Amino acid sequence: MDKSADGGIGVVGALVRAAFLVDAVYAEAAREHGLTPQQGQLLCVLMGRSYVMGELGGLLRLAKSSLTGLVDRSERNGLVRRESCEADARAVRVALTAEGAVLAERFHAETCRRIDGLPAGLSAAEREVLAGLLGRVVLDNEAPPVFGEPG
Amino acid sequence: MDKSADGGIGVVGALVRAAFLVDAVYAEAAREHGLTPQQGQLLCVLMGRSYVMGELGGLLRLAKSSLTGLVDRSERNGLVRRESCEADARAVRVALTAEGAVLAERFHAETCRRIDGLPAGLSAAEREVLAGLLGRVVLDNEAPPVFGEPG
DNA sequence: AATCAGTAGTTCGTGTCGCGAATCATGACT
DNA sequence: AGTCATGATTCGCGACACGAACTACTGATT
Repeated sequence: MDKSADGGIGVVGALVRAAFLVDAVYAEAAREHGLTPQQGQLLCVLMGRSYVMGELGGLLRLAKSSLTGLVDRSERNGLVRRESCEADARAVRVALTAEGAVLAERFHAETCRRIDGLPAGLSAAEREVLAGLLGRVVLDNEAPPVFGEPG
Repeated sequence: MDKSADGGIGVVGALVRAAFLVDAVYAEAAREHGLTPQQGQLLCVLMGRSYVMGELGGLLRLAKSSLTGLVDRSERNGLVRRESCEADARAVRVALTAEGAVLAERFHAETCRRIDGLPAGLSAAEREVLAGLLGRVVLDNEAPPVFGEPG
């Protein structure tokens, strides 16, 4: 947990500060697309497929009422649509509108581009090692797929 | 930027999802200490030393008015104190109160403990590699020391 | 010394965010 | 039918973040 002997940073500090960095990049990219980070995240999740409110709440770790508001605002902005769920009349399915899909695509691509620039100082091999280790941390802790990658 | 051939996750996805994970842990730890994540972050920054509002704004990447509010609320909660700055009568120096220092210490320690648990699936050697690579990313991008490590 | 542009912070108004408690509608089970 | 659980919304609240307008002080210029 402490700084390692070679003067570098410990895992904990590295993780926290990297998260801070990613958040800042994410927020800036969102802002330039007229989105809040939360709305951007919602769009990115919905890029893959549509979800029912309950599922979305789990993925984004939001209380029910918080999600209702987020979807309300996104719907008002024409990015998202509420559909009735075939399997359960109580549930509400949330999907991207055409406009939302376009914006999601643009926001996602640009954000990828910028996040990808963060480890610019690393060699290709180092980036792969980083991706591998961080990927294991993500999987081990079951971080939800809040940001699907292209492909 | 894409998924690597071995079925793992790309650097971008790994970074974003790891950030999401860290945020969640941070927020939960803060909540359990009666703090919002932002207040927790403010306390952590101030653990090292006191800062003038302008410096704090740069560190936390907040607009002036946002920081005023954050410091207001933290001050109201007795965690932080506004002092006059000796060198410049316009500036305001922000420092932890005794109570704030205690809480900061507790919150920081507990948060460290939990963040440290995220890479539990990694060997000691792997953790060091991760810390090294991520540390370089952090330094290359001049991520501010928003979360000093013990020592 | 008087002036005046620039800087440090605050105030104010607006919209977003996140939560818990209460509520409503539908589903599932007896 | 009756009852209980579940999915979502509503409501009220405080926190957050921002920009624009404002106040107070600094420092350079005249």
